[in-house]
Amino acid sequence: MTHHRTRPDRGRSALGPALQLVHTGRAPTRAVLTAELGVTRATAGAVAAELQGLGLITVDARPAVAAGAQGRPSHRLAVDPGGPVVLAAQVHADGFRAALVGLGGTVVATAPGCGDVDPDPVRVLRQVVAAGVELLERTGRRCVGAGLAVPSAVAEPEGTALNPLHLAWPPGAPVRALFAECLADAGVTGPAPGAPALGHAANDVNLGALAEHRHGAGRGAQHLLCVATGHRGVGGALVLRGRLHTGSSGLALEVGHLTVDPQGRPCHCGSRGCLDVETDPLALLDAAGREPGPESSLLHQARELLRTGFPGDPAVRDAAHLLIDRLGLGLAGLVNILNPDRVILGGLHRELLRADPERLRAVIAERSLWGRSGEVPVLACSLEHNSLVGAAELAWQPVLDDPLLIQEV
Amino acid sequence: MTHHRTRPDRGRSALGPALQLVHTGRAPTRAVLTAELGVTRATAGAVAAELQGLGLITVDARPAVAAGAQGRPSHRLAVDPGGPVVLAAQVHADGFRAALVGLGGTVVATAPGCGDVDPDPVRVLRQVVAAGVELLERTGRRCVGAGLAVPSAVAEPEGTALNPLHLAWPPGAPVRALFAECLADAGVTGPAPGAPALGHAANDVNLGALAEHRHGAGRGAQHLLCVATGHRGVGGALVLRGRLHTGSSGLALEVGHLTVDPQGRPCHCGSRGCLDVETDPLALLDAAGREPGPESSLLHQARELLRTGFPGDPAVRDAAHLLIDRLGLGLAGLVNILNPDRVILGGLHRELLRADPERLRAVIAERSLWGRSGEVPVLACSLEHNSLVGAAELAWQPVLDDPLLIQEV
DNA sequence: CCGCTTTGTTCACCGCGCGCACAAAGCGAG
DNA sequence: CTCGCTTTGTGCGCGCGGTGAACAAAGCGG
Repeated sequence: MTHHRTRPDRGRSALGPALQLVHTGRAPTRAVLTAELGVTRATAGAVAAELQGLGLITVDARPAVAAGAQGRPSHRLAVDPGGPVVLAAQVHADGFRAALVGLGGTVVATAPGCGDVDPDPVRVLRQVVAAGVELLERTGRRCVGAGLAVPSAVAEPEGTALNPLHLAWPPGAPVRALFAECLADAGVTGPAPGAPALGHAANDVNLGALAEHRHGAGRGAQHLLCVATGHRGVGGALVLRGRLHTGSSGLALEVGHLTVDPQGRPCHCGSRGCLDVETDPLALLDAAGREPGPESSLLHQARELLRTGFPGDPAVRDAAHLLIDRLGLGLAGLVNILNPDRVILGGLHRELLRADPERLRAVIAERSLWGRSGEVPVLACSLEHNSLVGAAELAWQPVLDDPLLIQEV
Repeated sequence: MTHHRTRPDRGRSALGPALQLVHTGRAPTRAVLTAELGVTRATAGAVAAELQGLGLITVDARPAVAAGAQGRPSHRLAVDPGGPVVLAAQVHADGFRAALVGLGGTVVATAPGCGDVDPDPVRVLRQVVAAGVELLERTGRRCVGAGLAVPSAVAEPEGTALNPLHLAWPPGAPVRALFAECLADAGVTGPAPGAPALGHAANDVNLGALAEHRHGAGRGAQHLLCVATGHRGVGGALVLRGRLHTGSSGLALEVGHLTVDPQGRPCHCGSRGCLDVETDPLALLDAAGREPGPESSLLHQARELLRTGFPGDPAVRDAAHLLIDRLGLGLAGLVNILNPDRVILGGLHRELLRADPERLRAVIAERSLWGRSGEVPVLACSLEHNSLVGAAELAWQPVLDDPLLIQEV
């Protein structure tokens, strides 16, 4: 063996950043691409041409609008709507979802979800991949990767799901490896033509945060904190400068066990009054004196309760206020530690924010240390299926880092 | 105006990374520099030659030891002990300290500390800078920057000290601007010859963490969490992939108000049982039934109490165990949120770790969620004046990012 | 219609880093 | 001691990505 190079020096170095700018909608024209990349117009032009040649973006010489603009109208850059896609999938307590997602976070095709609960991850993943393959065949799109969102912490770098309890899967299931295996069996290809796709897999809240950061309410944030509930428990995620912060072993932002009520109910973690058990859908139903239904409908039930009973029904109102106060306490703690410049809430937390935004913001402002931190914007998540789009982001990432991957041998 | 370039394309791009490798001791020879940079030997040689020409590193053709090594012995790369220095300073409750620090974190010269407490930051900073200038004149070294460590959160990007209470300074004092002003008045130069130095300033715990990461117990850590006490209160810091994480406005890692004892004593933050008031030196003295002395000696007093009374004195032992349990709870919470791969403790926390490491590690392992997180190494900080060295790191950073700065017009 | 402004493109040039050659410096076997 | 063997250091030609400055193009307004 002669010489091992870590940087294979593949092509233009500005190619990846340029594609990311178009992908996130921050480079609508070659002119702003030039400015954002900090290169000359010549280089930006060459880069755009190369991306166009790869079939990733389109250049439209006829701009629709040019109202009052000075000088020569610029050509419009956009993600190629007919370009390659990735297979994005999400498994959750209610079943799974599969879709094809193009650049720009656009969902190209969706498979009808399946509602079965199956304790065997391999069977589920086979179904997921089969649904994706069916979409690929029907649409005839080229696939350049696959990503999976899982309602569990995923350990890095192994890619094992540590607590997929809502899925009835065994703890420690090697979801990434299993997903990759199913993809290989089904012949799903990755960025490089012909080569099998890697099985990207990560936690669903993390992926939702990533999607919100790139295409949703988190756009432009430097340090984005997301907190969301499913049916049970609370998840968190942090996006730092555009990259997901998963910690050294993928277990960061396990925010469920922050203490938000010293006198609260006991938690399986050994403490009491944890965010997990004090602000999830079950906690709302409990506080409002409602009988909880089956686990896989808790979020629905709590949501409906809020929609119909807030602020009219005093029991619902008091229960919501209680949860908002506790959530605010937990968020204030996180703000003190992470100092994000934006906070996005999902699941029931989003509904709590919608119900009484002033109260939540007031609690956070009061309990976070410095006035300025208290002014951190708290927003509702804005993407329909942000975990799914986030799974697609994961799959797109290698191409976003090096677009030439999709044409290599 | 013609064209604005963001990247001035100054020289070799690998120059900065190479200097950082030598600076942190990760590139003792040209051979490993080649491997670490991922370039060819030719390029690494050219880079080393350029850094040598800048007077930043030395190349020693005669290696001292070559025991049992195969092949041609490699030349040794090292930081130039006679190279430029930065002015590093630290202000604290007991006064201030000033020093000259070269590359590699080596303290070249130290000024005798001054123990005065002065409510006027400008007077203090003038003294600090005067002490530094005296050192520069005495040693005749070239100064390429200045950094200051402050026992207060420093807001970004303003550079104001939000709560310099231990210094009796007014909250919100613009330390960075004041420091820069004093430096300019004294004629202290920055990286570019002739140009005045920027006044780099940051929180002391943050800077201590940075120093530990580059030259101390944190070397090689990907995600390093540091927690330390002064005389009162608790500070935290996080180093992510070699860069300090200060959050979006410099207020990250305000860990003092994590709840570690729901029934604990009230804190000025409005809650009770905060890490701040439950694990600082005053808390130990209180728990052991000792009368606290003056504020500026609390750390000393608590340290001595532990050294002499642990584990012999039952009151001291119980008090220490209590603090260890609470500290462990707080650290477990932080580990759950940040998932670091190493934790370093300073101040009284370091002494608590020394006193009973097993107990502390057991608490963290028990309360952090996943077994693997519980195995995160918890170490004592290892540098004598880590805040001072960290202040120097801050000042060196521009040069580490672009070594050619020190020769530009 | 001609300036003005901004955008896109062409082209010569330049410097960084590669790849390869060869030299240098130790070690060990014969 | 000499001859391989291994690893490290260096000189040289070259490719290529990006610059910079030209020119062309495309609207707008007087």
